[in-house]
Amino acid sequence: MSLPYALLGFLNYIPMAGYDLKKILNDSIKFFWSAQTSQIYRELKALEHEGYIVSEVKPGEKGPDKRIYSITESGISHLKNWISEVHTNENIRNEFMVWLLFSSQIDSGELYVEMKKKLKEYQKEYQSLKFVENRIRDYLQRFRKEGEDFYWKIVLKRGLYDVEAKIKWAEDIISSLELKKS
Amino acid sequence: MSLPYALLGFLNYIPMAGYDLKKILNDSIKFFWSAQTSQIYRELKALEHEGYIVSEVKPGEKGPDKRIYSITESGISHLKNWISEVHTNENIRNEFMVWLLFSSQIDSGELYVEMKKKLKEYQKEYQSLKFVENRIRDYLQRFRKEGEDFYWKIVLKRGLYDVEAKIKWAEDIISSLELKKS
DNA sequence: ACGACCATGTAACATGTTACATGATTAC
DNA sequence: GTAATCATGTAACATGTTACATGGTCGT
Repeated sequence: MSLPYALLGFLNYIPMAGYDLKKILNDSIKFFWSAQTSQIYRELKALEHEGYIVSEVKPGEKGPDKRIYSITESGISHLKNWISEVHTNENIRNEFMVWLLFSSQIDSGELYVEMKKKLKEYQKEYQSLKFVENRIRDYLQRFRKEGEDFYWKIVLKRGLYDVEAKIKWAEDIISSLELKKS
Repeated sequence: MSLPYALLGFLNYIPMAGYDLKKILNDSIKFFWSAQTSQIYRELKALEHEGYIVSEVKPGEKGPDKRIYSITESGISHLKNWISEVHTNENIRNEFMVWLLFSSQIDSGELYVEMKKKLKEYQKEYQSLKFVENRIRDYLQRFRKEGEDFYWKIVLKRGLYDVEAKIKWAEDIISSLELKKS
């Protein structure tokens, strides 16, 4: 699993609350790893139980209280230990492809509409990644981790290449469906 | 979840055993949806419990007995019902990207080696997809589903575009690491 | 007034992974 | 003889999703 290590990785930048972690995940690697808030809170509890992080409740300046988590020495070495092993798993669960495979019963007009929607979705994703690029620059400055720029860049590049492939694919399918019609 | 529908989809082609289903998954959409045999057997049991499939044990001609599953009328309508709704989920769990993001502590020589390995892996995947193309032609003929050719083709095309993007990315990173060194 | 955002969580359920058990046949 | 393939499963555990609960603040 990567979630606990992603959380430790971010907490190693700076202490923060579960809510902030959820946001930073969304603002950065949600294309590669996403999690529900409920899962994040559960993981944080587990990590604290293991002694990898500690928490303290801070009264909210505006709004509710926050439970701020900080990484411990033990957490840092646990994280470093995980990083020192190579993790190369790339897992895909593409329900859309399974659906497409068996979708011969739906009519090609409906498929056309769906592919148009998908293309828009992919284009939005592309825009979103471009924004991520800027947000990450901000984060790295704020956390004084400018040296890690390189790693963020290669991950982002992968995101961009992936989305570009999806866009090209959707465009291809759309034009082949248009040929079919005429 | 897609697994039960993928199983129903294949059993809608022709009755077969859990072992065969595992093979056909590997030979076709493993790049988009994979499953352990233990999970397949569990799902089959559940599907039979729901009445979507029925099974019968056939003595193995050579080797062990086989439990052959066939889709029922109820199963067919369950599958068609699922297909009639659009399923557009594309889920990624890319541990490799999480690892890369926080991998600044490992040295760039090691990263270089890993990226070379990855490139080879992606190239193998590309070859494997090319084989899938042929195997699928065989399957469709055997199951007399030549009309579904189009849907298989678009799914395969997506697989190819995705792998091409990965290869391009790996090559990029490798050459930027080479520049760094010199 | 009303929805969006802030903030933390619990409980139940669904899905996926790992380890293990069994035993025959085929290929080298 | 030994590894690979055929074939089916159980049990325990890990991870992910969905639904729900609570209650304050901010903008329009």
